[in-house]
Amino acid sequence: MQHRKPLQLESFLPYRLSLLSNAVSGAIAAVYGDKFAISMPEWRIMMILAEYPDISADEVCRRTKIEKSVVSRAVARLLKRHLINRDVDDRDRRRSILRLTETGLSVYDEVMPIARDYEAKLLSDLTAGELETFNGMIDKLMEKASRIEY
Amino acid sequence: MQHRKPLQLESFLPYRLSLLSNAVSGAIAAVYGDKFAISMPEWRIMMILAEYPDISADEVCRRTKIEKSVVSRAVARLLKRHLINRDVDDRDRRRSILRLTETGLSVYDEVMPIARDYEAKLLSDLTAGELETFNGMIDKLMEKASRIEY
DNA sequence: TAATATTAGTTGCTTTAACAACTATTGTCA
DNA sequence: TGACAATAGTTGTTAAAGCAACTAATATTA
Repeated sequence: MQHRKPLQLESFLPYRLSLLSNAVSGAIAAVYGDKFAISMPEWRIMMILAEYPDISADEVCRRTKIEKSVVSRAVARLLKRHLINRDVDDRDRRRSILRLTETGLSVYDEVMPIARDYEAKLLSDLTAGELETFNGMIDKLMEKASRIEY
Repeated sequence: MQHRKPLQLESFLPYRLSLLSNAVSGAIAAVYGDKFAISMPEWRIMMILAEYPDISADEVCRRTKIEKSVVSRAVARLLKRHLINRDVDDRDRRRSILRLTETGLSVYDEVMPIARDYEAKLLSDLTAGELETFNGMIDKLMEKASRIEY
């Protein structure tokens, strides 16, 4: 008998989170992807560099959780397109120092408002209190997820 | 001047959702991946077929939001490993009828409790009320995400 | 200081996702 | 009915992710 107690895949949290995350990230990716041919990791790196200029690729990895070879190639591509600059850190010459160029900033300044606007629209049905609750839960779950072991 | 008003990437919802979803899905993927060499789309398909036996590949796509070529190849692999069966739908011979085999069910029955257990642990710090709230918000956001246009 | 370990970043390789083009079957409409 | 459109599923191709192996620089320890 193929009958199982209702799994309710639709109510399975990992699955629901995945659908939501894909829907949301995908909508924004369509913006910078179509307009500027920028990939998701590239965009994430640009966002991080807008917020934390002059950090190393390694710190980009730590902050974005993007795998280092992906960062390396994304950085190479952003360099080639002159969207970021790279210097060598003189105190540790293994380290790079990355930062958006003026061009990179202008792209960022064009895309970011759209992303913010999307986020605002997305959240417009939630009250401030609900949003706070929601964010608190995400934090809790992130924290918990990092602790669970088998 | 590279100074931008704090973006707080860490508080940017799409980004936060992506991190959480990756953490959660990744933890479970490690289980079925390590134990049975099953990929994420394969596992999703198995979950859907456990809940809805005898549906077509097309319906799998609709329910899982997995792209049809990915489903096609995942189905091929699951067939080869005898984890699912495929028949032709006689009322519409383009359609397939997919279902877990006994082997597939046994794999499912071994993995699913672990996945459920993980989910339970993950959610163990939330009260029933909080969980309900959280789920409600995910639904709201999914709904909203599907409506926003540019 | 010399030997070894660690770290930052790059590159090679394999697997997979995404998109388009294709085949086969069914549906629609003149 | 016959022509054309739509649908289910497969396959080819390209680009990207993930992992391991590698190089170069720095840190550690004897």
